[in-house]
Amino acid sequence: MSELSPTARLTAFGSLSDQEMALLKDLAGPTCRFSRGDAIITEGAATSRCYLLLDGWTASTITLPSGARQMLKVHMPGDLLGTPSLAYGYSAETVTAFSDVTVAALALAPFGRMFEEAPRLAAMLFLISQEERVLLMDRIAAMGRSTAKERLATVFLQLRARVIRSDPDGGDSFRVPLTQIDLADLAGITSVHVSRVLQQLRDDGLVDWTRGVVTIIDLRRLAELSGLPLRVAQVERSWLPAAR
Amino acid sequence: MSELSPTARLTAFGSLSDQEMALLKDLAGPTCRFSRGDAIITEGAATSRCYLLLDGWTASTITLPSGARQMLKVHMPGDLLGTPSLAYGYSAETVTAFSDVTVAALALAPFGRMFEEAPRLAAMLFLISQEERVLLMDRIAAMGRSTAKERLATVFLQLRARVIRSDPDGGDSFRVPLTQIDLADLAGITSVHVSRVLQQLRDDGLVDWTRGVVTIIDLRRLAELSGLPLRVAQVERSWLPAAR
DNA sequence: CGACTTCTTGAGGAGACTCAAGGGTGGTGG
DNA sequence: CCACCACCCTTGAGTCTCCTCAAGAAGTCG
Repeated sequence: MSELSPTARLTAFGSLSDQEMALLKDLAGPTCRFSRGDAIITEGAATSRCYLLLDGWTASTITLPSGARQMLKVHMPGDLLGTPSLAYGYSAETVTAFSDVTVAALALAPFGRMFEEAPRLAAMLFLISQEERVLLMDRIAAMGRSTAKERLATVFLQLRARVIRSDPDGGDSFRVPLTQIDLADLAGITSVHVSRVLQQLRDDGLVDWTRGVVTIIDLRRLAELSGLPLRVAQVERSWLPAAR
Repeated sequence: MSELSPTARLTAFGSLSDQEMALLKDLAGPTCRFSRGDAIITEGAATSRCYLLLDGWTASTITLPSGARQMLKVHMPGDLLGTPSLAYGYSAETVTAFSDVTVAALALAPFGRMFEEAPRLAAMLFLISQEERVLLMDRIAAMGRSTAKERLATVFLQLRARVIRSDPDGGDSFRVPLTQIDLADLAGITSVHVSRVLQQLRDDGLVDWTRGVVTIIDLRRLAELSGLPLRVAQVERSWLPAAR
């Protein structure tokens, strides 16, 4: 949830504002580190905590019995990892580090206390979850009803939206530590086809992609291609509980 | 969130237990009714409330500029409608009535109060949202990485899981007020192809579908085909705030 | 500099789509 | 009570998108 007040930089750390991060880190245990490729959460493992991502990128994936991998989301600092699985006894997703990452573990007990002692923060986390749901809903619409080219457009737009959240002044060219294989896993197509479709997007003057650097060339037309609105989280905050 | 205690029938009303429903209905305004086909929430409209579905079935969909429709979820009594859009100023989805339905409107102010005055209920709603996220994540995995037959299997399994929630003794044959067009919109394929694939599922002895009556014939093999685990929400409730 | 991963490009094939026509089924009104 | 209409479902034929398999080029890291 970005703080949309004029005091802009509260968005600096991504989904959670600095205030909220601080509160959460109070609740959280000591931080720990992972290296590129490490699994932070493993599909099927018992859920005893979630994590607050402090530094680095991670991704959550589901692996089907066939071995096929579907990537669900790319996480950036400020995102919570593993919350969906709180509703189940085991984890539904695997969360892997894309780079060296730092996370803070959030045990269940403090998480529960938060609902009693910090209702405003709880409401914020609720809203963040709703935002995540909309993100997933958009992905479903894209995957169910559009071509590979359109899906990739959606992937780039969602990445852009999230990156801008963390770095509002970053412009429309940014590094993402993903390979075309990862893009394929995100879009639900093969990496071979990603390569071909990227060519088309380049030729059409919409996006450029060079070894992990994305450049959004024509945002308007890219959004048009994607078919989904450029969503801007914008909460009617008047109804939130007062800060304590 | 089903109440998994031995006092079984708390699940009777679907996602929310009777207790929780009662609390929520306290917060809610008067009920209102809609007829089959009515739009309860319209994509793009300003979000000023959400709804608690009391009776009947609804579905939420996203419509792309091309006119293609992707169905995101089928709702049954006890489900909350329109919460994802709380994170945005406008609604991301259209919610339509499948039959005559009754809903209770939940304005934002009481919703906010709930976080202060009923932290346990707030935590439950949080968990329900997490459950919905996992549902969406599974759909994405299905849509990104499996064939039409496998996707339809997933659709049937998710419908079954939700129906059983409301009616634990209902068995594996149940009415769903959907057409093959709706199934197609759910699975992200065309209705023509749904017809063909249903034949195969019948021939394989997995599922039968006759004018809105589903019969799960071989649950185990259907789940195997789908490739996704049969998830059972099962919360570690020890960490939830105490009821007030 | 060699081993590995990633990216590109080609050829052939399969799954799902489009277009189209025909048969059921249920509801409505004459 | 029957005729008509609207919608739903089925089936066929042809097409296109995307996949698979494969081989080679390019970039990366020890």
